Amino acid sequence: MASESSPPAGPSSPATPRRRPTIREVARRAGVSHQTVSRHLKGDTTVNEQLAATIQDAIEALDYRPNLVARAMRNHRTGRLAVLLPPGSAISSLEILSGAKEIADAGEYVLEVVTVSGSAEMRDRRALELRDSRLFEGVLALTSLSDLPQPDDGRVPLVTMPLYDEAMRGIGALASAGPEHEIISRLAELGHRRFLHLAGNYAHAGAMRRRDMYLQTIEELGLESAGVVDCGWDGDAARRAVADLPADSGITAIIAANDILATAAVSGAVRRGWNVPEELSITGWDDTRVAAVTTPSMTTVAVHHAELGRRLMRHLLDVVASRRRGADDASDPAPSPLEDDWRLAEVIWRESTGPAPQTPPAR
Amino acid sequence: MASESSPPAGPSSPATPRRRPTIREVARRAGVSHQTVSRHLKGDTTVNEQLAATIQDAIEALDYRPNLVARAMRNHRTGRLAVLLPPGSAISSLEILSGAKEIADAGEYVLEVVTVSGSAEMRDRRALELRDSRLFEGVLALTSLSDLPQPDDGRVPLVTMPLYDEAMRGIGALASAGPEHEIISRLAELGHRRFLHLAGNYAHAGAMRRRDMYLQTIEELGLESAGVVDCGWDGDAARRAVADLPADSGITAIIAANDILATAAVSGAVRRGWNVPEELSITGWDDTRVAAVTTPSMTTVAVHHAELGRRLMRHLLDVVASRRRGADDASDPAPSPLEDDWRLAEVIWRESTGPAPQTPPAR
DNA sequence: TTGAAAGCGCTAACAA
DNA sequence: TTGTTAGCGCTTTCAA
Repeated sequence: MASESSPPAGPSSPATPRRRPTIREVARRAGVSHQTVSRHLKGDTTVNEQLAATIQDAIEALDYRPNLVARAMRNHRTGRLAVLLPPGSAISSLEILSGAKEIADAGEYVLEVVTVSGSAEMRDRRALELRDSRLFEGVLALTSLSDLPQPDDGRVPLVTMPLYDEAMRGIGALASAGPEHEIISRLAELGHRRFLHLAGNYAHAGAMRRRDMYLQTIEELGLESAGVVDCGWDGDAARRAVADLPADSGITAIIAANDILATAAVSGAVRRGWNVPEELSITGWDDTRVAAVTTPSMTTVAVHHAELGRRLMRHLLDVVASRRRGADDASDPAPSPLEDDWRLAEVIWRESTGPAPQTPPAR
Repeated sequence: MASESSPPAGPSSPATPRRRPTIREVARRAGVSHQTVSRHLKGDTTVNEQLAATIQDAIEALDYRPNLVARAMRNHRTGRLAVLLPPGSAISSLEILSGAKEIADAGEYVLEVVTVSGSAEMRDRRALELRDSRLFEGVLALTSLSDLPQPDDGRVPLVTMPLYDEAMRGIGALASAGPEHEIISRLAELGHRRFLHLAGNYAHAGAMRRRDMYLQTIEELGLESAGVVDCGWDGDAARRAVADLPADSGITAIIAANDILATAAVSGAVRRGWNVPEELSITGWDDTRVAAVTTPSMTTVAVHHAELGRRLMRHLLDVVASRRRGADDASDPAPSPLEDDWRLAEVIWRESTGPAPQTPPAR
């Protein structure tokens, strides 16, 4: 350690120095104080132009680049935010991320995506570690955390919007099934009376909520349900469910829990010689990119994940900014990101749905 | 600012201290030296059990959590890696990322995804800034960068594997079109002679390469091409292309540049009353999740993005580890991540392809 | 406009 | 087993 600032005399003494240049080496080479170099780096215009040029030369000659860790240690600004996700990588979370990233980029922030796993207690601890690590200016948690205390002692904001449980299954806003109600109501208006639901994997809150919403809406509107088939996101199961339907089931509409099940259901129907939507209406969920071009094109629900990510990130940036301004507790309460009338999800009507057939079942 | 270390006398003097507790406060409260606290934090077992308990109490009482920036400054370990991407978010990049993340997690590393934009020069600069920022122990660049110098002076490794151009369009390994050759060869074996290609947006290297590979293979095998239709990823264009085909075109196989175009092509064929694959074989690319359940299910190409991410990250971790071991230049050259016979992409044969019809065209 | 001194919070090295 | 000292590389005082 002691011999480090002078040329190393060890056996592996190379031509290039083994240590990275610091602001002091730059200063020495430019014949100024390290402080002046610091000012120059900061873009301080009070630095003499001549000197600035000399310093710049030294920087380039030494291939100097600032140590951001040291800088962060002094000025408490890192330009970084952390996003907490549960392990696994549902495509929806990646879309949320890309929306969040977009906003963070615009705010000159860099995002760090951190996976937090383990028990609720461990996740809480990890979240607090990150919040207080001084590596970040803010933390956005998309995992479910306990209601953690947020002391006003210079700690950085931790914004929580639980979207996923520990197994990366959508909860909260993501699991909302409102559009299901809209779909069934509209189909009822089109004359449909008897429905079937192809359910997803109930481990996902969304699948559960869609099933519940299905049953609730059927009851609310006085319609009939021929049942709920648990497909667990398995397309084959959905295809078989339709293939095995009794000819006189009287079903004229199938509500599938996602586009894969819906597409598979179409496949099952077509193989039986049923026309969609003339004899059977089918709906999906997710608005996958293929859904627009299948035969027939699929009525489905688009979930605006990226926009959700944008909103969450905007909210975090608001909070970070207001904290930085030293806003006292109640002064500037950034609004919840989902409070206005924005719709997270939206029904996309396409060819796979139509009026109920005149003569219902018996094919 | 000056009044921070003593109790603030200002108007907003709260009950909670305005400053975060440090290791020294913990030490004071526990009646030990800050060094002992540091040791305890490190899990050093030489610390007296009684003392350890006292220290732990103090930590909890003060709600202390270590400043990772300060720690990194001393020990030069941050446990973080950076991944560089161009702005935008191709779905493939998200898959690569999730594979990379998986490996990073296993190695106790946290990933930071950094977007680098601007000119080639600016991107190079930003990459070097990050490499030398001391915030990361390694950098994985998926963007195209110049051939940057990698001095042996304690700088952290920067591994480059250009997969995307500045506009987030796949290049390099991602744009490889090898499987196209396999598809066409097999279809030729099945008796197909006359082909049509539905091309994507040529701004994407992948679309370009697939078209080139199509033309090259057709020529190589002495087959006929009825042409290349530029669809630019637009499903409607693909559907129209098939819908508008002359009845006597003689085409028995369509090679589409992705699953959307392929699915749309099926739609166009079905609307004309052509059966797929009995009268027309159609292939896609991407193996989207829906491709397995469309009617008919789609022959396509699965690109193993997540595995690519895993391999790249393994490679980076290898390099990081060997550097840390102080490996001199040539000692332990971590192998290139893509050198072995692993196939990035794979043809998935499904129902949309079959033998050429006995009596070719004239429908 | 520039320089000197102090210190951010932590850990490595040494001393006790 | 514990404490003391030094210093990581930078920026913020404050003085010249």
